[in-house]
Amino acid sequence: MSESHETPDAFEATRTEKLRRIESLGLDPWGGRFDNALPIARIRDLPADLPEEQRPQVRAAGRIILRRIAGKIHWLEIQDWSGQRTRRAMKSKEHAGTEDDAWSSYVQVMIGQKQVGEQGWALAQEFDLGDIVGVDGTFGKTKTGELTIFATKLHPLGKSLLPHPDKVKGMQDIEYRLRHRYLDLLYTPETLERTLSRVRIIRAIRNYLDGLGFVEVETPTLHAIAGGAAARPFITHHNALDIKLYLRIALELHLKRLLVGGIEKVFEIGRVFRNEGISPKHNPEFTMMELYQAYGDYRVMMDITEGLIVACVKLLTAGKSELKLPYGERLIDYTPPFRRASYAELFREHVGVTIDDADGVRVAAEATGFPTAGKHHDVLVHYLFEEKVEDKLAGPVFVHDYPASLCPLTKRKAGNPNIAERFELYIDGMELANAYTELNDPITQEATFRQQLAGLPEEDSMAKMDEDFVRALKHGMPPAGGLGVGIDRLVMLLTNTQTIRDVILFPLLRSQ
RNA sequence: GGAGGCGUAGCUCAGUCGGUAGAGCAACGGACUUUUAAUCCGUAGGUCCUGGGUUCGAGCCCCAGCGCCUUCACCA
Repeated sequence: MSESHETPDAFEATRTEKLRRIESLGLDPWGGRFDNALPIARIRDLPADLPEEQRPQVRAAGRIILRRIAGKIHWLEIQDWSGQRTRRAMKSKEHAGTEDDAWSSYVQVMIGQKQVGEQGWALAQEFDLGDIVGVDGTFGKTKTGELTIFATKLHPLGKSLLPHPDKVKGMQDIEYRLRHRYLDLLYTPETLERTLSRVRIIRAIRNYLDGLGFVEVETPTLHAIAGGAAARPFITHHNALDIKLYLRIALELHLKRLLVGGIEKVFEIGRVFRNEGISPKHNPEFTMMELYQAYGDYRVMMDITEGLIVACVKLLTAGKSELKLPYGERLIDYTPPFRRASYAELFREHVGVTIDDADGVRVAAEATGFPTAGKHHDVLVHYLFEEKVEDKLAGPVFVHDYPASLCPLTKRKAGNPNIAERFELYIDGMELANAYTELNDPITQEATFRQQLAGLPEEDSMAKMDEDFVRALKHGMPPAGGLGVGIDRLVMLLTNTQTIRDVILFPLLRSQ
């Protein structure tokens, strides 16, 4: 790839020469602080039909995305990030009547030889697609009606020494887009839109939780024991202490320590790392939101989850009366209340046998070809649920009351020690949220840590003894509800994105 | 990790039966003071992912490797 060549190729050499020519005009091609530029979207809102003498004076800064040269006039289109994607009508003879995706934050610039002076005109000769320029001028319309800044002065603000993607076709190659995300943001409108939506969604979550009195904290990402979830961790090493460390796989155990410490409503939005496979739904590092509320339980968490998601959906459906957003082929209805159904209920609905029917469950599992020998009943149940139920949960649906053996960090349901007070929220077959009535009994906790589930290898179970955490519980943790939400998947769902790599700006790729 | 697909100019893509490597855009030179994905004339640009093999001859066929995509497994 040309970026990695030590000797600049012909393209770069030509543009470096232009750079020198700009310098020889007494200008800095890289510019500097540039005050008082109006966002282009705002400029486009200014009155444009005034007589020439009354046109407003404006200053803009942006990237050159289109350049047309007609002798002693140059036409530029410059773009900044201030707008939203719109369809614009094409005006050329060849494409008249068709439309094109564009940012409403582009604006045409007219550079006339007589209007910009000798130095400005000389500078304009050195412009290229991809350059960043500042423009002073008056704002109005050309005689063909195009919103235009009629330039009186030009300011070089940054040269592009490498060629940009095709001005029409943009970027199609997925790998190229991921490895050059900065170009993807410029030339694929959806990429910037999704990025900004993600920011707004996360801000909406913060605002919502702040309104409920939760406080946000930051806990360590380097753990001596990677607990709180069932996943393989990344392993690293601290040189000075000469100790093995793990990148965290969950936020849970530290946040619960904070419950012990009297922080009664606490949450964290943070990166967690799982050394597992990569897929359209899995990136090795991803963002989790976990929250804990003292004196709450999983029913409280259900209400918070629903409120939180509805708050996000309202943000994205602003102005519309219905809380519906498309995802793929489906239109998902987020109107509360979401359906609530127990694990056993859904199991019977989709598997066809009741959950306590040991023989029935075994037969059903064997019918799918699953090796059942030596497997605990609950392992078979869990397998069947994942195999036959999860994908069918169009949702939004809260699946609650899980078999207790699957949830070692969860409090048992009062009066039924085999049921854990836990729910997961499913939307379009995706697990979006996971919540518990947390276990605050250190004796049970310690025993559960030690207990191994029949048929599960050690690294796949959550039974990782964390003595420091148990010691914390022994000082007294209030009963609490806890909730975890996969932020990336939530953003996927709400922005109608099919792959996690498009809601993460820089997903992991093999280095080249 | 398994299976399948893809990899050609800076970008987007053609490339027939195995027979001299193509287009549009971008770039370079020229014309043009109202263009709209400007237009017109001209020029240059290639490790056809890499390495082997078959063949008189390979972008194309075979083998191996690398990267990406899809899917399965693991996981959220």
